[in-house]
Amino acid sequence: MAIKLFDSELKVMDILWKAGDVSAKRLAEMLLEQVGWSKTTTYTVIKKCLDKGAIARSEPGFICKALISREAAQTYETDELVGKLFDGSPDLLVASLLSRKTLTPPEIAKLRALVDHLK
Amino acid sequence: MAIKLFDSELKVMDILWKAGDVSAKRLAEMLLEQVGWSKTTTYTVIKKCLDKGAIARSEPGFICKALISREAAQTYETDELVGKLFDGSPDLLVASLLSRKTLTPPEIAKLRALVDHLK
DNA sequence: AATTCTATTCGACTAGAGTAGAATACCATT
DNA sequence: AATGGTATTCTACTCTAGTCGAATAGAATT
Repeated sequence: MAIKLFDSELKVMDILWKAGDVSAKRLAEMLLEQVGWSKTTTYTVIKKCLDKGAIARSEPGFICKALISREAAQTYETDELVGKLFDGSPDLLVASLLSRKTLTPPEIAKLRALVDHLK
Repeated sequence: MAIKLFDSELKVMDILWKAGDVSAKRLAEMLLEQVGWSKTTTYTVIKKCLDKGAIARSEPGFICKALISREAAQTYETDELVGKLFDGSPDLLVASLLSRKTLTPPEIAKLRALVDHLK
């Protein structure tokens, strides 16, 4: 847990989170298409993820599996943001988000339900 | 608006946001104490903030005034996070935060009030 | 106006994220 | 087993945030 993922690594992880396990070869294809990376770049970033335990490799086929969940990454980054700009108080971030007028009615309904569930 | 502030710059801005206008000299003292920076480091970071328009300098006394509000910085960074890890949907971030069980009852009450105000 | 002390600027170094070309290892096919 | 092609690794470059020592400018004191 608590592993910092860099922007480049997040690009790889994001595919795994959305598409499930994917081979390195296929990741290279997808990232070439999606962000224009050379295939070597993809392999290098995958290696970084392997080294830090964010991805597991399985054979045959160099299949990559995410070991860090999207939720864990979200939590980590959110905590960083809260620490940096919201005095360490998550509720200040929530307040800031809610005070923006950009939420749609269905979203508001959903959020109200969530708040109601807290008690 | 929409200026990215780096971590080091945030340290300077944070003092200005909390203490109001402060001289460069005093900032150097405070940051030496708070984060151990050499005074030259503080002056260098102040310069970066001046160059990017995050701070205004006034004489005499090299008084620094924040030109970027804390709220603007919060919004910017939050949007970045949402774009990176929450599919661009702020409500997913709110949901993620609310679903954590770390909020205190008074915080919950405050949030409920906020949600109720949306309509 | 010379001296000293402090405030400010200049220039430079470092570490690490991001990127990819060249080299190699692996595999299929003849 | 030699060849050709593709998958994977190695090595290395670039760029920039972060940091600060040394040089300079400025103010105060003698």
